[in-house]
Amino acid sequence: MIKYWLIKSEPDVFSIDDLANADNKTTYWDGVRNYQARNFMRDEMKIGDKILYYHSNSDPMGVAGICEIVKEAYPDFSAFDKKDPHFDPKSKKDDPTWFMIDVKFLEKFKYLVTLSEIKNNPKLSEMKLIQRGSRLSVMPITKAEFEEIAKMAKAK
DNA sequence: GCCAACGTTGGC
DNA sequence: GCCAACGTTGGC
Repeated sequence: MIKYWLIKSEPDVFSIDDLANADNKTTYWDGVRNYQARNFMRDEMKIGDKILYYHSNSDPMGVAGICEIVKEAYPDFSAFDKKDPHFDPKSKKDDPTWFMIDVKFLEKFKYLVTLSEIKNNPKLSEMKLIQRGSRLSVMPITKAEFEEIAKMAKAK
């Protein structure tokens, strides 16, 4: 059974359009440097899982579309590169600290589902996204939440 | 640009 | 092992 996730990206850095325009509409999701998010990627994210693509730190903020996992966790090589902003000297090639997955573009929503719309929908009140101080950049969501947001993207 | 919330670091 | 200081995230 597939799982459902939400990942955050700053569209100034990498937007859903960037993903749609990438080779094969696919990219590696590098640079995650949070243990909880790392554990989700390394231990739970499987090929075929669906992901809501959330634009953070932007105007407007919200869920911009859908992608899916096409490659399961493998070492995040950006941690090994001294010149990379995500370099982490503690992560060793023979014992990596950080992992990444590959995601492939599936769909850009016609209407972005904004953060305030999510907050105003009682069906979505349990989402980690809107819980106080939540800074997780990779988080699990339920199938019902996934489908509700997909529905909101069409209903506007 | 501000700042609250949170995770990490490092001195002790 | 505690906890203050610091850096980062990310909404406003």
